[in-house]
Amino acid sequence: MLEDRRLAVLRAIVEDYVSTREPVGSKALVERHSLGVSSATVRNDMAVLEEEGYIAQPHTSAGRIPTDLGYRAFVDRLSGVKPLSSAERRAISDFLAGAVDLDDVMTRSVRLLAQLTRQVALVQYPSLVQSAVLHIELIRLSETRLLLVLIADTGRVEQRTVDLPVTMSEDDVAVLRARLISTVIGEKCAELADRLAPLVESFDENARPAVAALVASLIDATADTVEQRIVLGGTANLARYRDAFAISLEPVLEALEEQVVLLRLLGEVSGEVTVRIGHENPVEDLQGTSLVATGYGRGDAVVAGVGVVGPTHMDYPGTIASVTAVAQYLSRILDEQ
Amino acid sequence: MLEDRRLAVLRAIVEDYVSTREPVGSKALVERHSLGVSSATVRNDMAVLEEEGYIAQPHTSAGRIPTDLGYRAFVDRLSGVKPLSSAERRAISDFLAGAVDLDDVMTRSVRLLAQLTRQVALVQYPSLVQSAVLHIELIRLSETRLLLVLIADTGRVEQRTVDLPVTMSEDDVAVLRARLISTVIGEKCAELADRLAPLVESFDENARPAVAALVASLIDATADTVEQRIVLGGTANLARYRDAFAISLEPVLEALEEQVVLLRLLGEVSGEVTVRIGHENPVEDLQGTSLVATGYGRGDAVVAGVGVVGPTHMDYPGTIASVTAVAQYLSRILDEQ
DNA sequence: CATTGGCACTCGGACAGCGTGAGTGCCAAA
DNA sequence: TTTGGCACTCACGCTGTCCGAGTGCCAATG
Repeated sequence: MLEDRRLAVLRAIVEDYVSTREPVGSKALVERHSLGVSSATVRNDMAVLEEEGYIAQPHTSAGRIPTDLGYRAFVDRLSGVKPLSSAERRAISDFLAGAVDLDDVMTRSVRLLAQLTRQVALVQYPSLVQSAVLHIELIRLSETRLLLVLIADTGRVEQRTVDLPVTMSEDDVAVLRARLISTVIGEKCAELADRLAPLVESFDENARPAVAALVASLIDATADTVEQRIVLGGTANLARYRDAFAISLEPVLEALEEQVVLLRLLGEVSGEVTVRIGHENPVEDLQGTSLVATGYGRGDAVVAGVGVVGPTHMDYPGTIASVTAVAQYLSRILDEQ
Repeated sequence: MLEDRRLAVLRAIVEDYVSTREPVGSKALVERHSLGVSSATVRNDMAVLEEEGYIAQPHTSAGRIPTDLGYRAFVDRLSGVKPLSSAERRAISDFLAGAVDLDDVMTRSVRLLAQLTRQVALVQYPSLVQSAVLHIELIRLSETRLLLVLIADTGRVEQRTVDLPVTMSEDDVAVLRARLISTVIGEKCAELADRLAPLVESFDENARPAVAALVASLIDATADTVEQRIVLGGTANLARYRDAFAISLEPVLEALEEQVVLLRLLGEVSGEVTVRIGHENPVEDLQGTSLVATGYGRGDAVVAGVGVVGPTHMDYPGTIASVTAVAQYLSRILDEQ
């Protein structure tokens, strides 16, 4: 009862603060929301909410703003799901339908998401580890150099040039190529190392070093830490919030340029939507921001993440809806491949 | 004589303003540079320089700052070449030596350049139009879908999925693949359209629509407007200059996210260094910034551009040196391929 | 006992007035 | 042509004042 009203007050504060970005006072609150009580009562509730750590005062004679804990409560218990407008849904499907290849899908998605949420968008390429090998190609660049091209069933194409320790003739390469193809096609990239070990052994002493070099390169290209790729878009949107970030946005932009950082952000997504608010964020420079992320994939396997980074006072319901929708469309595209 | 001193004054103003970023007055100028004349003389010179449009006053009773025209004169006539330190040269070669593939080279270059210049760096992938076909691969995804992979001698790998109007068997694909390979390997991408037209004709009525679809896709993938790719890095550096851009940096960031815009910037680079200062910039939103760009390539053929975008009050000699150096190393890497 | 109206209090932000100093333009003398 | 001198301008920083939004507390009320 009483508890309920306090939560209603918290919700109202969050909503007002998100839309106006100014500390909200008790009087303004009763005017803008029909809470059915006077401002004095709201003040009492606010005092309790502040005590409990949900809201804070920037200075004595100012209104309240939600704390990270306040947003957390809002996200967990107060915000309903906000469905996208049908116009938005159509925009998404139209936008993604025109893509010609995986690169294109990724680029378009990230732009789309940035545009929908007016924040910084992140889209991860489907993880190779979760993909199977669709094809593999060897191209002889010179006597001692090969170009290795790996094509995964998720549409990813990886390339490496390999310096060979010994020379290989066209015929040698053709043999190796055939053997390689019959060994790895259809296999999960994660299992390549196991599959390829016996292959190396089966070559005679002369050829073995070259094969080993090639295999090493192949394994390296599909290794967990290296193969991840994340594209970023909508950084211009950060500029609009410039004062929202404690000091300046330089550290934020810097952090977002680090692949390692992005991986930490999207690394542990699941099928559910993850929301990390302010200090909950694992990356120090991003503790003034919030992250909304989820996974996408084929069927029930999550193959990559997609998400948004924005100010803690973002429109959580709307952002969650957009991120979810884009993830769904991405999953659909992957299924069609 | 007199002319000479005025130019020396202009040079001093540019140098001081670039390093302090504050309007420079006559008195400070004679103190910091040994011009051999009094401040009053300098004031007279300044009045002339202002008259001629090389410098301006933000407000009465303030020092002068260079105008775009002033920077132009500085770049054209006053700044010597500033060689990189050997430490910088070594950093560049070390940094680029570790790259495993073209993507890696591009990513590393852009980071490197951003770091050297502390500005926003742009690096363009080698243009397909300027490349020759190294290999081409067809992979059958289903009865009516092919994955087309094009590998260029500059290291670029492009992929497209092609929806076929009719079904094709494994054998059909193998035949087509062989024909395609013998037709296009070693050819310039720019000439693909001409080479492929007769190929389509040579297939019989049944197969022709599928071949045509494939060829269309291939031509589209190598088309001038589509195939260009530019990577961007160091946007965090923009934040440090935030007040340097007339209003805010939002439009600048926005412009830099547009591939089309980046293409206009790097589109017409040559072997020489191009400097576009302020309003000389073809892109409206970037008329508060300067561009320093040049081309890189194999031998004397320019295959792509590389450059830097920063505030008009940048350190031109240093930036030009860094951009040139990175372009040289990129050319070298391309030559080695 | 939760709710309410009333009231005194606080404090940030906007505004105005003032002094300071860097920098200028001009002029007459060297 | 260069220079020293001088009057003038104006952004900037400092101070003091005022205003009002917003608070906390308290006594009254149903």
